[in-house]
Amino acid sequence: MKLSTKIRYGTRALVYIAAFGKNRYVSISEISEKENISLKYLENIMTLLKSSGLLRSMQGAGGGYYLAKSIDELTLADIMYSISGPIFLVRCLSEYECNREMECVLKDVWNDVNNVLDKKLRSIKLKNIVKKRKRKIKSFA
Amino acid sequence: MKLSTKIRYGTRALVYIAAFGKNRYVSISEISEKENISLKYLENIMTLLKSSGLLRSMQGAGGGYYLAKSIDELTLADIMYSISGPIFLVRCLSEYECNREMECVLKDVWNDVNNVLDKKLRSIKLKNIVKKRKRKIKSFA
DNA sequence: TAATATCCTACTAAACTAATAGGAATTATA
DNA sequence: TATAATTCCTATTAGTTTAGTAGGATATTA
Ligand code: FES
Ligand code: FES
Repeated sequence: MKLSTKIRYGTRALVYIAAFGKNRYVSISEISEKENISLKYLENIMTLLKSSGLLRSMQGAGGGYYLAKSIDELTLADIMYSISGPIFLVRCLSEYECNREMECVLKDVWNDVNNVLDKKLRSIKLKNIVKKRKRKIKSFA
Repeated sequence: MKLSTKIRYGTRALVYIAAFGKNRYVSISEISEKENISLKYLENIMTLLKSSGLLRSMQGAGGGYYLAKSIDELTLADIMYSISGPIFLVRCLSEYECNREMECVLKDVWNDVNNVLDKKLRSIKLKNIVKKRKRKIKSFA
């Protein structure tokens, strides 16, 4: 149970855009440089975030990415699920073709854990993170 | 974020022992058969559970495994951590040698998620699962 | 037309997961 | 004291996933 680099890098990229991308496009190369993430790898990640509708983009010189939704709306759940697909701790929670359901108590248990995790992830908005970030930076100044 | 087969099989094995192993030893072959888990693979898993102190064992004919603690004490957290090590969603939460801490807001965020998950896992006791199991079986009778 | 971007397709090394395999050591019991 | 049943110990292996790399096509601005 470790978060993948895709999720960690992707989250950092989104936080970066949320913090510095007001009314402008943010390029991958800028994020790559400031956040120390491999440019080409970040490209892959941005594609995922774009194709699930969290980001939009503008091609060509001066182009880049921008948030498709408000920072008050975007949550950690959105980010994680966009990158790695929805979280189902066990297969039986996503595939409804399961022949052990009758005997199996654990399904309910895992479902319970799954829900708690999901609820927590949905409660953390990009806005909260950006705010925290500002406070932190202020406290160092 | 899928649970490994080790965790799923290991949990089932423990639930089995908790349900059917009152005052007796339960052999791997019995669990393997009843729970449809590869004998040799289950052996590996039982070793993990034993060496982290959740199970004890008796060698030789008639031997097998038994719980080292009460079912009221053993939690899902115990089981999962015994099998796969403690959960730290990101490295920075376990290795205190981290040079980005100052700039990094996300550490607190991941820590928060980590704690919620841990708390939930610690709240689910083996006893609860066994009880559920009994109720379920009764409802089919 | 040159520079700066995203977009698209593909490949690859390393790590991890899920098993499998064979046999040694221990214990109960016939 | 054999024999069967069991845990214990050490390895190996096929498959999958992760993390990253590579090269070029396409679009936009200046
Ligand atoms: S194995 Fe499918 S519900 Fe448990
Ligand atoms: S990278 Fe270490 S605290 Fe965030």
